[in-house]
Amino acid sequence: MTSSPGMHCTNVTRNQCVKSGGMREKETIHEQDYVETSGFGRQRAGKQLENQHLRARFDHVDEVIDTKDEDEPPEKSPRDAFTDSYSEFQTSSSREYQGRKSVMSYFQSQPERIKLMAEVLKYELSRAVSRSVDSIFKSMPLIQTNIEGNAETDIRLQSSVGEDESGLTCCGNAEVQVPDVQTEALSLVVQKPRLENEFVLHHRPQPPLLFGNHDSEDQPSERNHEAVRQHALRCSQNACSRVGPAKFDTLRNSIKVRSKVNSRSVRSPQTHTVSVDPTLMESLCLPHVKIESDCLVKTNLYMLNEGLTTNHLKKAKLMFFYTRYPSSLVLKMCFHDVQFSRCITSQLIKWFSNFREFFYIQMEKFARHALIEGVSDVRGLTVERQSELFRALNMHYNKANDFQVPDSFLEVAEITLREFYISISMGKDRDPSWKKAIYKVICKLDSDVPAQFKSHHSA
DNA sequence: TAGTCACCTG
DNA sequence: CAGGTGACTA
Repeated sequence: MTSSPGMHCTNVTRNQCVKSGGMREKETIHEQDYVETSGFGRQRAGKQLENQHLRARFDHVDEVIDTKDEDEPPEKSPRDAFTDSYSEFQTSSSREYQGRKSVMSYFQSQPERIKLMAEVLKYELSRAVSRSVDSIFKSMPLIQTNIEGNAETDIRLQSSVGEDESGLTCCGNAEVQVPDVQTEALSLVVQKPRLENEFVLHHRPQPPLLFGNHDSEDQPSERNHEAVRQHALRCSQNACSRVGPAKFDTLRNSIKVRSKVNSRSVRSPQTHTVSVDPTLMESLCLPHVKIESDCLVKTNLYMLNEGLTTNHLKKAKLMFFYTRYPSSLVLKMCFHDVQFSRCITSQLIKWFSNFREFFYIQMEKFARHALIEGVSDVRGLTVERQSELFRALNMHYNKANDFQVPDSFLEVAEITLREFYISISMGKDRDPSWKKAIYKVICKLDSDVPAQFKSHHSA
């Protein structure tokens, strides 16, 4: 679905309360519709004047660049993928075993099958972990990987399954060097460090990406991914086999998917966790196994945001100075650090809808105020940086006042104010759909969002 | 039917 | 700012 400014120009719609029949109708801001719905005689009489008025004032306005947005299937977020993986694991496990009690009695009566069940459980767990790790990596263009002995590495595999009495480690043949920790808990923690890049205004020097150039963002190391994946797989297999099938069934039921994304929280890293209560693990594990951590695999990764943060909101507000009707493509370009989904897209669109709402409310308010004050000439209506209207807008979209509002926005605000003034003075506001003509004008006044907003550093 | 819009409400 | 709603388009 496209939502280019061009489309908005022809498809801007609004609800309209029509008294006839008590029904609520909606009309489209459309050239044809506009004529058809200008049912009031006074409106027709004033149309010619208005058209001249508009032509005179908008001749300088560039045509809106119609940026087509290719349809993209909503991508599954790492969290969703992870949850799905777990759900599948849970479902398949449930299919195999109708509850822990029956499993236990089954094992007791069929000891020779315990081995088989253990293998099945091992397989299920391995698959779940494998898919989880895969899904996470697939959705992470930004990743800090250097797991081949670099002390500065940001991926740390904190293993997890340590040595048992036989001295064997779960990752004895792994390519990955892991610390020797005594952990038996089953937990996959993928921690996301801050990537909600602070939106820094006006070319403030940007810290370089911690891990090389931009090229690396688009070319994550598949080899490292695979190494980590294999490591997680081996560890999970080992953990399963050591816990034992019956105990693991209980363990499976105890697994909680903690995936909390706080769109408000900028500071706290978001964590995807499948964890097991250590006490439960302790009760399930062999007596000689000491549990020190609930982490089986802990990986620090740079990944896409799954939620919009306050910085994103701030950035969106500043974008509003340039575009009132951003297309989906523009949104994706400017919020490239966000894992786009239908929900995220809707939220961004909703933000701009709210911005417009405030914008138009202010315009109408000040236009009416001007009429009340006796302003007789539309040319007397201007929007300057010192004007009260601008201060109200600036306070809303640029509260910190740390952004230099472009002159183009002042022009748009002035045009909008005059549009409201003219419409109200002509009595058009008696038409329930009177604003749609204004929306149609304003949606054409969008300008390109500066590259600064699309920069990888300023997201 | 999904996506988008303006409007209303909390 | 978000949720709900009705209306419209592709």
